[in-house]
Amino acid sequence: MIRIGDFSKLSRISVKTLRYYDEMGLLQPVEVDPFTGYRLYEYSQLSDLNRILALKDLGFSLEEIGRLLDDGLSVEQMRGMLKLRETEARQRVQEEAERLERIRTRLKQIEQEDGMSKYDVVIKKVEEIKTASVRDVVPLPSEQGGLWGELEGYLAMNRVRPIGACFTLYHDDEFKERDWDLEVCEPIDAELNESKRVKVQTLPASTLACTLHNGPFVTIGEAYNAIGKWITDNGYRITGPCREVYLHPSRNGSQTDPETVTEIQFPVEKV
Amino acid sequence: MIRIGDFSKLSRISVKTLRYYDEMGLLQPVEVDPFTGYRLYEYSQLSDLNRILALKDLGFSLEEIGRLLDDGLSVEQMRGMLKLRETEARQRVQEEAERLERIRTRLKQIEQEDGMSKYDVVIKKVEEIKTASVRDVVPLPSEQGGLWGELEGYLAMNRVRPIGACFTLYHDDEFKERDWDLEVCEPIDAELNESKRVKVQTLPASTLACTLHNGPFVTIGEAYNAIGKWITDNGYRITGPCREVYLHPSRNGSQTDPETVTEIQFPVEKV
DNA sequence: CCTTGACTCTCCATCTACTGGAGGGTGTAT
DNA sequence: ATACACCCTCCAGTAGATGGAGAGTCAAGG
Repeated sequence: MIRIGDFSKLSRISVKTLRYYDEMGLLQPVEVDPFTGYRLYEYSQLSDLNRILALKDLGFSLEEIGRLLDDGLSVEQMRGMLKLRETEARQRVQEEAERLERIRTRLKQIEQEDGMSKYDVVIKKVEEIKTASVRDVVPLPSEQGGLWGELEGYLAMNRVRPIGACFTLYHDDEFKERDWDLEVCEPIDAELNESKRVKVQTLPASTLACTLHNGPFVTIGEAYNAIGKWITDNGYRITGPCREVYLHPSRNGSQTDPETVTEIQFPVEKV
Repeated sequence: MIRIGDFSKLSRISVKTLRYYDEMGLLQPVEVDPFTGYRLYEYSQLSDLNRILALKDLGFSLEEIGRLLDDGLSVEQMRGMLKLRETEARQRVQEEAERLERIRTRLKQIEQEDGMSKYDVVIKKVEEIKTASVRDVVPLPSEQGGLWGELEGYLAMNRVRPIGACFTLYHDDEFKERDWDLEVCEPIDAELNESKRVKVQTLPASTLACTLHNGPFVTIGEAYNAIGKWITDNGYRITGPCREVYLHPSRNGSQTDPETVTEIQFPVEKV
């Protein structure tokens, strides 16, 4: 029987932590002096502690460890929990590796361009979105006003209100001088019948590389350049049509309204 | 100017979090209604928030982000901080990868042997230890009693007390039938002169794979088997002599005392 | 004009796995 | 007797939010 200080020295676990484990019911001393409250451990409890540390090392929380120890850890149960831990750990490895890559890219960017970009790109995961949309080919993106008119009209007629910021999908893979295949979308909640021009569809949940453009439309090209560079530099690949989300639409579709805020989103996946 | 709920929808950041960032001084609304307390944001603040998210993504804490934004983030400063983040991220990637490997090994072990080993192996990092020791070749490990006698005698004579559990270093690389090169050690704190037989040295800080053997010495072989298998299975390599630490020594050196607790430590490194 | 329901506010508690400190009692060697 | 190392409990704090209680605000519909 040894006191907590000695137990701490032998196990290299701090006295504070041992007391905490006692409180949690993870590792209780075999005896507590009723007068002084001193905790008294057996040497053999060092093994119990070691088991706790090993489980912690595998990624279990203290609570899980407690349950494992109490339930006498059946092999099948253990296997199931380890499987879970495995997926979790794999995910974290990947996340951290991606973060590392982003840091390195950023560093390279600073060294090369000696400064910081105006545009910050972040990865966001979004859920699926149900939309009403009108798709057509127009000569230039600035001439999509007609499509919006059609869409808004149809929604108003059916008394359906959008539930979020509207956006345009750009379906062309490459840059085009003229004739853009685009689709204007409004996110909706309600049931809505389709018409010849207005389709109702649900965009799948996806991972998006996003950046914000804060200023008139005429300069939005810079944002596209920045996000395009970011995507290739960080080892992502574009997997679908770009979304241009009008977080703060310009007044009457003006191309030069400096107050507009637009988010550019590219569905991506890690190569 | 929009209210927090709309700002939250546009940015996909929860209202709670926005209020928290306000409180932290990271992103304060341009205006707060003096009567209602309502927070009012500008659309352009969506960009500020995006910058915050991007920095968070690189691994900065909210406090650091706050300082970065306040100080106007000089490029040089930014570079330094990113370098730091880079090493940190690299370390975390490695840690998580190692944890993943440990989980996989454990799973494999369960599948193959259909059960769990009695021995849990954990990696510990320890600091350097100053020791007094006697090294010699003895026929069998069980005959190291004489060396302990010499060492204890010398320490007693010099009025030096050990400051932790004593241990034996096994210097042979391979298993031997007879003639073991071993060194009995006591960790000490005080200054001590060496003698012909007693050396004073400092073992370097190192990473150790450890397991505990709880029972008589005669069965300690199982523990060696378990830890040996663990080390190769988890992709480590032994980098120095094994330490056998007597956390609870047997009474009068008995080989069959069932109360003894011994820790086996192998200095290792990741291959 | 009143009600309803959606928003918003502040303040407090909770999570993890500890760590630090205050204030006070114990045990042992000199 | 005294010094000093130990030990105890209780409280607070960490990062980055999240959840809830209780109360005030706002716009639309009847």
